[in-house]
Amino acid sequence: MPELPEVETTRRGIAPHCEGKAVARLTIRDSRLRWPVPDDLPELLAGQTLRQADRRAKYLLLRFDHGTVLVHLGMSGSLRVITDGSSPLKHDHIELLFNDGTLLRFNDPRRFGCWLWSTEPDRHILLANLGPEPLSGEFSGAYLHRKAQGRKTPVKSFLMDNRIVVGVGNIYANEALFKTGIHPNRAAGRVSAGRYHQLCEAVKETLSGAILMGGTTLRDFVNSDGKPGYFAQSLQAYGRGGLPCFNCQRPLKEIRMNQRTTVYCSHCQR
DNA sequence: CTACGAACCTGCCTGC
DNA sequence: TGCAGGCAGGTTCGTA
Repeated sequence: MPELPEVETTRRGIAPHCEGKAVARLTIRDSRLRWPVPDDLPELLAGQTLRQADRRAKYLLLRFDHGTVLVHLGMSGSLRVITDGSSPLKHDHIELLFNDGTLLRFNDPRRFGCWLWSTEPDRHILLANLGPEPLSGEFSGAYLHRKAQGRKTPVKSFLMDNRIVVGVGNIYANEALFKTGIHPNRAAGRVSAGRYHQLCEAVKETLSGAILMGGTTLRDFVNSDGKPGYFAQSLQAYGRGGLPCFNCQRPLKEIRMNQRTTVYCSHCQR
């Protein structure tokens, strides 16, 4: 579930419930995530106030008085505000209880997510080498074009490289390339400045549009549902292999590139 | 530096 | 029904 819009939606969902509140208790039911959850995290957090819930790439940064918890949702994680007093279920690995009774619950079936502690998150190895945020001014067509000089790697792999730009996952890479008419296998260094400008705009549009639609999810965030409704409707390429291209009606190709499903139109994308 | 494959996990769907 | 196999929205790590 978590592409960047989902993570941002999660951040916006939890922030108003948690910011400014002190931790009553952190409960770790299963510490076996992508990396082990630090054993001393409950002691580290006890009594500390959550000052701000931020996001960098697909990481949530829970900034407390004396340090920051880096939360990643992996491929199957979710973080919910629990208001119905329900009991934890299978894969509910971590609970963060605030002293006013607000409860954050982390669920992650595949355990690809993480909860890590850092006193200097900006210098943390997981964050230090990340490229710019896709919705920032720093991310532009000129930037992409400059970074791509001499690169033979397929433009899709290039776009999904976190050192180039963060937060463009498989779905949005497929969508942005389709919208721009760029073949995913084209060498990154052989895409013109003009087309990188279009690609950059397509990435921004797709991501911010999905965040806006995530707002629908946001409203019932405290309820149990949480499934994003925007997926099936707005996707033009991803998940449509073999189906007619919305531009030319020819069937879309589906291949694997770097072990990721890649969908494109061999007529419209060059 | 770049590029590629393997690895970390569970759940779900397909086909025999 | 059961079971093997493949696949999944992410990211790091090791090796060439």
